[in-house]
Amino acid sequence: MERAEDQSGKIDSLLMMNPSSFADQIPATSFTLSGLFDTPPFAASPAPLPASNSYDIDKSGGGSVLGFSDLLGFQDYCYGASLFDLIQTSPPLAPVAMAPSPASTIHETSEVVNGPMTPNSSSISMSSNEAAAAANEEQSKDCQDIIGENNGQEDQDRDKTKKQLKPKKKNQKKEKEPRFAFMTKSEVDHLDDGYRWRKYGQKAVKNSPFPRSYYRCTSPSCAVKKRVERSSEDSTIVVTTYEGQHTHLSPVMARGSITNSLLHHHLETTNPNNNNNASNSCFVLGGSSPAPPSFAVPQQPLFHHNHHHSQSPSSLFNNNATPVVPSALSSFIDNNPSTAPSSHTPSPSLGPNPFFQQRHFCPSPAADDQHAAAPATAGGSSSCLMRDDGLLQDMIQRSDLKEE
DNA sequence: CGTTTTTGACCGGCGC
DNA sequence: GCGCCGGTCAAAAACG
Ligand SMILES: [Zn+2]
Repeated sequence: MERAEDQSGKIDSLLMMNPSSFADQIPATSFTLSGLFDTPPFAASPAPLPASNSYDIDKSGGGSVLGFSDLLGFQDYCYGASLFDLIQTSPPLAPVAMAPSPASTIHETSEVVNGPMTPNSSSISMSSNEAAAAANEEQSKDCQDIIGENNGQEDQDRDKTKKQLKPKKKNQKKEKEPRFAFMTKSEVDHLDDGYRWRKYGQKAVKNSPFPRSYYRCTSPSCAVKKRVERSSEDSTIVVTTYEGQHTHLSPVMARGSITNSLLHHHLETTNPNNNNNASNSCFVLGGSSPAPPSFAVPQQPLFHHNHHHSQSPSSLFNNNATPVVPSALSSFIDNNPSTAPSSHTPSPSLGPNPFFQQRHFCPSPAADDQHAAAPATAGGSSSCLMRDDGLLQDMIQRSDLKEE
């Protein structure tokens, strides 16, 4: 709820810093985000639905928030092709990654994600697997969890009646649901993804001065959890890890949801539009096409919707800029050095890029580690930008999902 | 008044 | 078996 008031302030300031420039260009550089997707084979769509919140946006920092949702969304969608297309489509906006071929994407996503990309984007690589290890230095967060692939959605319910004890099944440990981590550059720790979250805990992070907050989706039957923490070094970077999938659309979504397929089409279509109005673009990443087992999405309805309120003072940013990088993308990017200027990135100081105001997201497949989020600093591997305006929205209704 | 945040305690897993 | 640690619960407080 509070949304971003505080944040907004901060963000604003960022925005203020360079209003004009980034809007126009948003070079990948500026956005550098690193994403990681380790996703294992089955976990395709951990991410919930994206939704952008109109209201928050207004607040100010909100704009950036939008990106989040998208991010999430795009995971679900995960269609490499689309992504690419999108990106390509909107050259102006996203110079960054362009992926030549979707198919490759997929592969890359799954496997490549970790290794190959590393070169350019340190962050990604780090994050993924090694990241954990490497993490030590930085923050490391922890590596205990694991990732899970497959989907396990359901089980979580365990009864919590009892408190922390989990009476029920001991055999099955907890299933691991797919987790995705995003690194965002913003002073605000809580991004709005269009869903309502209730904070249920906060713990100090071992190596960081900053605490980690635990949030849970407030929807009745939805068990999606979100974990937010700040990089120990860069307070500007926030790592958000999502766990599970939403069983419902975002509250905010009044109307806009997109399905995978649609997404593709829309995206493409949309892009053109974007030019003028600034529509939003979504990136989907990670997933690859359905065919490949690796990323197949179990069937989740993905809804994506963005609301666009065009209003924000710095509408430019808000509307436009939302950089996100899916793992897939990242891989691509890495692959294409030319396109992706990634190298630079993240420096702790932001100084270099005026644009940093936007946020960088680094989606990571939490798979291996939760903390996938490596220190952003490391290097953003790739960056992409997304815009959201609402054009994409489609309405799709799927009631599918059933997980949980 | 309902909802969310805050916060300390507690649990279960892991390493030693 | 003990301690560390991340994660969660729940009671009370804070908000609106
Ligand atoms: Zn939910």
